[in-house]
Amino acid sequence: MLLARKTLSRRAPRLRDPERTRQRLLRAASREVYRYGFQSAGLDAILAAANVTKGALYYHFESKEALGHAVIEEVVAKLQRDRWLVPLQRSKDKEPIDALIGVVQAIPARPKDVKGGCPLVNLTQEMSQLDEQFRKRLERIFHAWQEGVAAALRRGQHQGTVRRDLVPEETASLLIAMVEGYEVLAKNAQDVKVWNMGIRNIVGWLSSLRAPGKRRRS
Amino acid sequence: MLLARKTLSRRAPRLRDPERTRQRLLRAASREVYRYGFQSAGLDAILAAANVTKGALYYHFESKEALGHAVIEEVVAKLQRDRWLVPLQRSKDKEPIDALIGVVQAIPARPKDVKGGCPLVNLTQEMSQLDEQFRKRLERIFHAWQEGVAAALRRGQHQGTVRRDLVPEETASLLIAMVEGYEVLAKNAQDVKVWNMGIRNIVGWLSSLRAPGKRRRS
DNA sequence: CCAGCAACATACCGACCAGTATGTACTCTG
DNA sequence: CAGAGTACATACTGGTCGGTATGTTGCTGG
Repeated sequence: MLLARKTLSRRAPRLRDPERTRQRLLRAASREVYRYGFQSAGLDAILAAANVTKGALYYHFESKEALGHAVIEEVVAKLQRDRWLVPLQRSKDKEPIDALIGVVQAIPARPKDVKGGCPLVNLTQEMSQLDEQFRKRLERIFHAWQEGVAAALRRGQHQGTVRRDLVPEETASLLIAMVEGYEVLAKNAQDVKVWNMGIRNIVGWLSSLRAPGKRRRS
Repeated sequence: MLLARKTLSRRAPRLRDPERTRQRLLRAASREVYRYGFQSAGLDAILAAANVTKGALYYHFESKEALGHAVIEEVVAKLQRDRWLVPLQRSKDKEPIDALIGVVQAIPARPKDVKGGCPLVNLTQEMSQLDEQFRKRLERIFHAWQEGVAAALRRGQHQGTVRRDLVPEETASLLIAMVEGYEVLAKNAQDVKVWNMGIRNIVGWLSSLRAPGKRRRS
């Protein structure tokens, strides 16, 4: 019955798989935190969702805070990279403004995403004032985000497709503020329509950043 | 010793003053909720800050939720009215764009305000998804806010000082999103400089809403 | 094949916390 | 000025939650 086990490296249903357990915990924790916030997230609920016991949790993480830190660094940060930095990196063939418009429009707009809001905003609102450890980790993500957008804008300025009168870092922060702001409005309304309206307005504003004159090639 | 008491209606140091007690509770509760969020706000902490006992609390409010609702309707809503609607109403002599710029610049920028963030955003992020009662109350405030700004923009369009190509409601929502978004960024940074930069950018954007042509009188 | 450590599992603890039961003192009305 | 109801005060409860102590089992190197 268990003869097929062997040591086939992958897919062998080992009963002990610490890395897998850790990932299950991170996954369950990020969901619970996303939904209820860090402070109100219950360890017991996380354990139940991950199908893991308390002993396993405290083997992998030394406290609830440590678990929260790992969620930020490994789940939230990755999410932000995948949605913004990677796409921006990959679309260096396109004009930066078009790339940014594409990225903004690609932000998930399913009801559950809109109703849950942006994980980054959720955690910032709850924790930045209360816990410096959380704040620093979140700030790194914001900074990378802003830097990524600013880099794209700078590239556009060099190639002449983006207005030269704007400061890339500040314009980047304004874009981020708009996105986060609309996430808040849409979360409050619990309505996808609000989010879609926000995207339209943001895209319109992004278009206004193009350098004047130079007609774009169709 | 207590002869001066009488029934002088006002300022008589009565030992029982239910309305005053209620206000003390609302005040203490709003501070505690502002700082820790609704769910993490402790009743005991609120009671201690208000110098009131639990019996008094449950005489005036039937539950923690009811207290939260009252905070939103009586404290947060009033704050928003005083900062946005009233100033916009009172400055009908000015051009709407100038009025809006004035209002935005008048938002408190003390360290404690920046570090605490916007009460409306705080509560929305925490509660809109979890409790429909909270959500509806917060939505009313957002709606009044947006309507107030939109009305100002419409007025500007009629008098010819605001661009006619923009939709007042949508532009209003974009302004609100920018303000809230920068509140989030500044709260994360815990830095007044971020907020001031945000205000500059928002003011710059507001200026771009002026109708072209017509030179403004100095 | 077995020793020993890694990777859990279970039971339990004290703190906290919203809410309540009940008692009491102030205040107003008649 | 008395009684009744308002406006509290105090003590207590049941439940939850993060954390821990301790036991147990799977796994791996020698």
